[in-house]
Amino acid sequence: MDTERYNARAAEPKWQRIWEERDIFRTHNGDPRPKYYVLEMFPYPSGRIHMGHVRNYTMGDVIARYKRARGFSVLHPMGWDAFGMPAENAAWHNKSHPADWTYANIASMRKQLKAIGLSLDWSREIATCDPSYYRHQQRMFLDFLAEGLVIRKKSKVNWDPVDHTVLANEQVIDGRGWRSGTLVEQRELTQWFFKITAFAEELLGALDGLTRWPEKVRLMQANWIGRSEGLALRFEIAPSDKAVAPNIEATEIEVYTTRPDTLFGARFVALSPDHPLAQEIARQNPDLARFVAECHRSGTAEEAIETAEKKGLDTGLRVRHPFDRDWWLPVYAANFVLMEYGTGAIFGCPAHDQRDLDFANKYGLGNTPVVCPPGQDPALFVITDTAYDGDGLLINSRFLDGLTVPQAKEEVAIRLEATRVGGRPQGQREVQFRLRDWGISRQRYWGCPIPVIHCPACGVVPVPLADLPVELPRDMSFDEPGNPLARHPTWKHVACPSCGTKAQRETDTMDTFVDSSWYFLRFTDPWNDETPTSPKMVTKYLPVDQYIGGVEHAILHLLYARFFTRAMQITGHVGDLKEPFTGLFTQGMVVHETYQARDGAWLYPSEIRLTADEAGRHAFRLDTDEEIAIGPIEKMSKSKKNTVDPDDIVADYGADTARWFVLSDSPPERDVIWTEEGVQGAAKFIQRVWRLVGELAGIAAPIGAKPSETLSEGALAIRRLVHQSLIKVEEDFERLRFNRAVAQIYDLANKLSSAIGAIETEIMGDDLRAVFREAAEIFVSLLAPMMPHLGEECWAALGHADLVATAPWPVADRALVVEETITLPVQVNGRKRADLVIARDAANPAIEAAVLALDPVRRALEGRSVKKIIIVPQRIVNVVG
RNA sequence: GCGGGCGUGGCGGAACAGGUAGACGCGCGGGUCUCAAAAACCCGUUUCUUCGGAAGUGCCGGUUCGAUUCCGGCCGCCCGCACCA
Repeated sequence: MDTERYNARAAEPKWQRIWEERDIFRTHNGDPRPKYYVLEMFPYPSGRIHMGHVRNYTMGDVIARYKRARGFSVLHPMGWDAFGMPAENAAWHNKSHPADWTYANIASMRKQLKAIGLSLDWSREIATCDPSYYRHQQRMFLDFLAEGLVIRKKSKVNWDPVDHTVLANEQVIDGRGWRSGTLVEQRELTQWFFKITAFAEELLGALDGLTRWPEKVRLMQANWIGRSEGLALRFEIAPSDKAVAPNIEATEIEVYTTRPDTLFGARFVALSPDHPLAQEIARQNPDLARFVAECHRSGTAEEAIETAEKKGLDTGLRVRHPFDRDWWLPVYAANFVLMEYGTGAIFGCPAHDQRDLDFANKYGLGNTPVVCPPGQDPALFVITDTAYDGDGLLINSRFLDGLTVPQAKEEVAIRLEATRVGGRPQGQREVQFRLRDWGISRQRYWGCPIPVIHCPACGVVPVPLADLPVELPRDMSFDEPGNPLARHPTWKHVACPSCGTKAQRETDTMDTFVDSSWYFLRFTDPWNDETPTSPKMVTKYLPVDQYIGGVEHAILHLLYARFFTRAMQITGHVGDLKEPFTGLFTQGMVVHETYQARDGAWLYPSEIRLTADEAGRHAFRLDTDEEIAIGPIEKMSKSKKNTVDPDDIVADYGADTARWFVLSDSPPERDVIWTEEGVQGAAKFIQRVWRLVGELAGIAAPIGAKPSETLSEGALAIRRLVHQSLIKVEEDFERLRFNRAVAQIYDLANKLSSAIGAIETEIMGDDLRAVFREAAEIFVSLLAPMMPHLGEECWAALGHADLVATAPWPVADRALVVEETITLPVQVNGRKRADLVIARDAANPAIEAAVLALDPVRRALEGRSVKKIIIVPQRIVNVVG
């Protein structure tokens, strides 16, 4: 009978409307209950949601609903990471305005998200492109500026020639722009930088405290920050070198090394082509000038990355070895020395560094081994083309001979710190970081304007607070490449706020990662017009208890947000908050198999018919019926057409089916494979739940009935399995193991069906009816966070007038699950042979006797004598024969 | 090159803390119902087997009464970083 079927298409909008009307997902800032902040990384408003969004937001929603049922004041907000290139590209292609495009996309995506049935507090919705948001960001920029946390400096930057903008180091992946995918070039530009390096030590140290973050993400951040301990030391330039390059002012070269122990293995000193000294000499030495220019050319392009051949040129300079006044080392300019790290100069020890060895071998500089591997005869130890970077004892190193590597490092540091040259120690222990400052200037229109004015007389002048926000002009044209803001006829021309003369606005906008570095703070009080945050509300809600998003943000967004929290603490915006996210979960992708026709064209899953037999699965084109090869399973992408539109799934099966499916099958941190069969399985289960709850409603006692203390063994068994499931699902929700919760609920459904089948309903007593009442309510409560619409429909079918979304979580009876008799598996020599049903508190001698009386045990022993019986209480018995 | 992770049926995956390997789902096979189909329900589904059992969690070895789990060494796949001195 069709009327018996659960109709998601009718039920889902109905419950969504009721939730909205009753406004049950609004979080009240005055709520005295303990808070729980669950947040999913907010989306970029591209126009349509995809299955990855559905998976991400469903996980967060399960937690939000579960925690709400457990009595927390749950903050679960949503917003839009709304600035960025695609809006400008769309403007270019469709002649639409980025703002119109973005707000239209937000409207359609909001509608899609609502159709998923997410329990979000929409009253806190924010869009980063809204002046009511970015005005606060501009204010914060000025606060940072006043504190020296943002600086302007000339520097080599990554230039994306396709997007016509600068990229941060974190946004360059394999030498390519993270969005455009083209090779980036190096350019010298004056840019704004956030001083993230000022927090390098702290950002690294605090990673240890983030115990609810994936180990992988913590490691990635630690590697990115890249702390190393070493020694900065100065080499004196030979005076005679004035002849080589007569106008050199420098008298010494400072290098940084983590291996001061190998100083006696030094064969050369090398400068980065960008080193000021190299540049200076190049001005007087045409050969070197040519070499530096060559390095610059290849430094930007792929050859540098792919060939990585060591090249250098002797500058003619000579420097004195720090421990030997008569030992002179040649100074090269070398392409493999980076100006950005350390001092831009190194000393080369070919025997113990592969790069130095390659270089030395190419230019005939030789090598001296100074660390001898354990067990090697020092006299026979030679290095040819593989450097030795392991431990050992020092050799060929005068006063260091016989020391271990750490001892030698220490000894060199002590000696060079004690040696004073030109009034300073010759060497100094130093900690270096790989992390660079965060360049945030972008030559784009659709971003947050940087609120400063360049005055020919006063220099950089902050925009007065009263003049904020600096709003983006609306009248724009996007028909030329480059920064549209810079071309706007009037916008940038302003009077200097300080002296009144003609000045120009900064036309660069901020990196969009700035927008997402503090949005989670804004959610706590988005109504505040005065200040970016209300520190009281930040203190109330932060840190975020559970943050969920893709691992692709492991470094970029998550590191920036951690930096912002610290910087905002200094500017007084976040109270004493240190870390923004205590719990982090990085979920896997939604992947799908691909279908490619013989002519190479990709086909959508909706253009395919699937069959299966014992030989395997087959795919056929719907239009021609031609058989198609099933291709590899890959991340859903438009180019491979292996996408499934959430809207179609919601229309065909309902949101609960999509939610249930993305939570089932795969552990949440791994990729989930979207399959049509799996979706149908989920849809079938929903019908099964509906039938099962219908049956339970028919036999259950009225609302409020409680099982009595004296239940029959059969009734007790049902209660027991229900409470066991409850305990397991609780654990699974707490640990975000949604796939296990799903399996548990399937299992409970199976067991409840069998239980109903096993009893004769017409002679059922009140006790059993009360047990089924409890069972039904717990069953529905367990599945409701995952399938909230079905949950409501079932809850109503059980006679409730209120909502399961606001019902308290059932209380597990932990004493109940302890049984009086237990089933012990019995092993003989480690292999299971039998089960022993025995009293829970049976003494060991009784167990031993019972075990030896078992037929299968005697058979397995084959007459051997029993050497030993191991009894693990309430777990297992092992007979050793 | 450096760092990290993962290898379990036809497939996705379970297995708390060293204690019954394969829960649960998908697929497949068989059956019930039906004129038929769909839906639903029931049974089976690691491999081999003389039906007693035997082998089995990438491979080799170790520790243990007992190892998917711990240790050592290989093989394969995936991810991150990459001339960082």
